[in-house]
Amino acid sequence: MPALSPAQLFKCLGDETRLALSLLIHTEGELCVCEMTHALQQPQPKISRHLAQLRACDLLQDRRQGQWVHYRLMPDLPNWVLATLDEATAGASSLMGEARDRLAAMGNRPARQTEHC
Amino acid sequence: MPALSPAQLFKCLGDETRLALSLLIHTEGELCVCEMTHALQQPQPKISRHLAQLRACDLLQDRRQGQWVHYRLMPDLPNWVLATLDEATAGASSLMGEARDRLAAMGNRPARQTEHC
DNA sequence: TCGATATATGCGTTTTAACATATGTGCCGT
DNA sequence: ACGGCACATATGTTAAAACGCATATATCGA
Repeated sequence: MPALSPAQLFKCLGDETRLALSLLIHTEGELCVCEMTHALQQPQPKISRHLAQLRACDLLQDRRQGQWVHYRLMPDLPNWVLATLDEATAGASSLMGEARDRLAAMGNRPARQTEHC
Repeated sequence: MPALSPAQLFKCLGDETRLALSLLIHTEGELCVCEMTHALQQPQPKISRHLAQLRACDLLQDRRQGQWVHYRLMPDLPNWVLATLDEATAGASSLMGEARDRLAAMGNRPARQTEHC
């Protein structure tokens, strides 16, 4: 498993959709596909395809829970990757407002699995 | 002059050559094209073309001094951009060793303009 | 003014990436 | 078992990006 190279990471984040997905997941912790399609107002196949790319370069992890698939950041990402996401969040804060609002206003969001051992 | 958006920055840094150029300039302060072609061992038109892209998105600035053109980071870049370059430097340190070595070992490097008011 | 050096750009080609639409797969409720 | 929902992927098309090579421009020294 080749570790994520800087150029690879930047290529992933160099697309508007993938950047928005990555930042949303970074701040929300975990999101399912329907929440992301709703937040970004983009067709579902488009969202899925970009998520697949982010998964392929080991930035995201997915987890099936019932009918939903939840995405989160891959655990144990190197610090420079997390720090980069933090900086991107700062730089993009004004651009992500609408998406966050739509996410916050979304009804019928699937419940997260409650934490248990 | 539209300010550099996060996705734009990442697209710039998402290419191996442009990332290497940006990081070299970030740590060296200022470099001319011949130093960069030497450090990266790439054809000069390729280097120039990528530098032009970095200039076009307001990441780099150029300055002609005699026959040489020196590139440096655009002054007054937002903090999140500089911080991102720092993180990338950390993440790419092992990949940039050869380039830095070649740069350090390079003879006949053009003199920088000495600072004066 | 001429030749050499440093750098930029034009052009044609090839590769890569994004997209829309359609279809496949898995889980759920009935 | 069936129909619906959530999600993934296949396919064909179109657009963008990277490249090599040739050439243009600018500066310098003789």
